[in-house]
Amino acid sequence: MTPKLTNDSLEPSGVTTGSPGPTEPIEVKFDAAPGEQKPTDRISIRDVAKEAGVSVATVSMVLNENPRISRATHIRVQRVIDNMGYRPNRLAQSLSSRFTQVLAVMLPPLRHAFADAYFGEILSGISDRAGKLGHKLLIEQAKPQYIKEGKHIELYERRFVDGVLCVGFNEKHTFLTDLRQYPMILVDNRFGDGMLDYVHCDYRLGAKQAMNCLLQLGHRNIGMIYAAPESPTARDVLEVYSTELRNAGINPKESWLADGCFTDEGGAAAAHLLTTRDKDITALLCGNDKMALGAIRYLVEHGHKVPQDISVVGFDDIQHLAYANPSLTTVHLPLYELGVAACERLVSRIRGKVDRISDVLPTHLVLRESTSIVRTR
Amino acid sequence: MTPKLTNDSLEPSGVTTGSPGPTEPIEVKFDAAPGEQKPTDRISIRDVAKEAGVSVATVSMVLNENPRISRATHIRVQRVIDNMGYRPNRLAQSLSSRFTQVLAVMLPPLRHAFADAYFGEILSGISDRAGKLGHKLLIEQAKPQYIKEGKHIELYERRFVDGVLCVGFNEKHTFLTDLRQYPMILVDNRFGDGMLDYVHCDYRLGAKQAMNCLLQLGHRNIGMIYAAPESPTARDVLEVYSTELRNAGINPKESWLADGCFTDEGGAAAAHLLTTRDKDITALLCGNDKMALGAIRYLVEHGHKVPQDISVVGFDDIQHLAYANPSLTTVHLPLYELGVAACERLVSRIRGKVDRISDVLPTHLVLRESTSIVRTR
DNA sequence: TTTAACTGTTTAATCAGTTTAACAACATTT
DNA sequence: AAATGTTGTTAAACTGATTAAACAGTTAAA
Repeated sequence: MTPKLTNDSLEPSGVTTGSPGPTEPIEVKFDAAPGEQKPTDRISIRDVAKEAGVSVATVSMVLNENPRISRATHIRVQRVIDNMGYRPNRLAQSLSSRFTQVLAVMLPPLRHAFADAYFGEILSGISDRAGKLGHKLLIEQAKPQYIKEGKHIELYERRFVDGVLCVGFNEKHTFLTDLRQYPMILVDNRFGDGMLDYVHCDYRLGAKQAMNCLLQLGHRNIGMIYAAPESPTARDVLEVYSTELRNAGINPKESWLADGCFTDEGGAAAAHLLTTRDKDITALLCGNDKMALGAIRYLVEHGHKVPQDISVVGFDDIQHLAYANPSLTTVHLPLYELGVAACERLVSRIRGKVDRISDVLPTHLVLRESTSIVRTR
Repeated sequence: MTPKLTNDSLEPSGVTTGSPGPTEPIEVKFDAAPGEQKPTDRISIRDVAKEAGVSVATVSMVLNENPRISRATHIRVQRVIDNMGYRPNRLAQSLSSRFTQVLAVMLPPLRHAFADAYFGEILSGISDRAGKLGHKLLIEQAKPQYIKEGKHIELYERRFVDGVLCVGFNEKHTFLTDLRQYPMILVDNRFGDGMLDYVHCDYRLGAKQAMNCLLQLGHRNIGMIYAAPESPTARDVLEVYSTELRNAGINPKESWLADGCFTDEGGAAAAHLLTTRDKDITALLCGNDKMALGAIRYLVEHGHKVPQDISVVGFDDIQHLAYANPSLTTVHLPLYELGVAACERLVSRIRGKVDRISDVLPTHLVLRESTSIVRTR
């Protein structure tokens, strides 16, 4: 395979116009090289058709395993395809089939969305399943400018993707409604009372599991470090927290609540606020593991023993935090499975399913070292 | 906008053939609805051309800001485009222009590649720059099966992407050579003596900075927790480590070296090995922050004070670890900038640049709490 | 023996753009 | 006045596939 000159590679250099007369076009002739291949090196469906002695339609149908093609023809054409190493151009395929076989994952414009364990786990599930379903994955970040320019709509309108998985958004993100008419699924949240397709973890169940655990250990003064009350699933946890306290005959106090912003530092600050505001708190329920870790860090550094003085329960079950000291009792969210399910559902929607999608995946509690029986004063 | 019946929606249901005579085709007439719109709802370049009273070629040239279009025509057509809300189908665009405006990021098949701070930082840089350059990003994982099926080659051959950024690979990953003939850039490593385009951090400089620091603090028995010696950049660190020791008149011992596999646990295990094998070690140079953290965790849990007894220096400067206790002295790798640079270079290669790409980005040392002057026995 | 039904394949239209070469309408040299 | 150049636009070919409709050839039923 000697590299052949193309017209492109001629133009920029080598040939200097001028000497005889500029009107005469410079003729460059390629004498038919041994083998007599066409100048185009990329093989198309037409080349295959010619080689196999059938029409392009037949080749296309072989490619798409159309049952109207006879077994004999299928085998014959397939052999030619393999021999020639032909790979269909998927731009052309998508252009006429109207399916791109590409999905987008839309992430919030957080600087470190890509390095986050929560997103990572979901993404991993999405990626694995998308691969199995023969779909590629585009990653997008919903930056303000991006939304303003309507790039999220272009994703569909310009035929970049067949569908979008939105991860890490809540009801504050109103641009989501722009995508209502397209295949889209909201991952790990709901929106506007089920107006958008969604798949999320059962935060109510998770909250119940966590509260049951703490109540059974004898805790009655249980604080909560929440975050993002604009998120329906986050509200689920808050609601169940209050309900479970009331069911246990406890009146939840306003001073038991603090916002931890889903961050490490936020969790620490919230722990500070809660423990100084109310000395009787013996347990903390945290909206995610990061805040729980921050809270533990603060508590330990300020003379509270965990779990002897204060028990802490998280939410997420981020892998790497199992090593923390003390290791964290937490509600395990099936994030990988959530990604898988979301991807699966989205593809079924793309393929024509019409019912609303609203799946809820069960959680379970993972008991580790950050919880213990309530302290006796 | 009342939804209109299309031919598609007629076929499957409703019409039952049979009664009068099956020969007679069943005629269904749509009487021209008020407004008389065409049945196709997606606007194409032809619609725009008709509306603007020009040819499709003109519209295309306006779209691509071809200077041969007069200012007046440009404005007039652009106005029609805006009014109609026309968005060019990028499958068709790519099909004829031969550019997809899509790049792929190839990641190793690690289960948690998506949740990793190292990859996340690089990805963030790549994503930001790709967006600015008008490119979309596909994420792929080089699983064994994936490579075996040649999917990495299909990425180009089937026109999914114009180029690929490979992150997290080394010379063990021979599939990289398959991509030599296409626009590809290896991120944060080299391959086969510069046979592939690359951009990486200056690990030699980083190692020098770390060693200078330790040597200046009086350390002479310096252990090293390395990883992946098949990686050229990892070897750079090892080499400089030895060289710097020798330059300081110290003979590096074999027993000062341990493989930490780039993981937390590996770092802990390596620290165990090194400290038990050689009690005189007063400092550890670690190939990345994760191993450094693991080492510190092990050391602290086993009665060694950090940094009083043993100083530890890492590599990476992962954001979240600044909070660690003690906080980590480490070589800052400009990973975000690396992603930016890699993306930039790759695009310039796609656009025709022919020289080999081999950029090296400078590092710097971040002095924190995990290092101190050598202990006096 | 017609007629109808079924199989397997092809023709031709279509998807929605880009790009080359041609061309008309003027302006500028010789 | 003829030849040449410039400018802006367009017709038509091209990108590389899918698919509906047509068609030829064979078989089964009336």
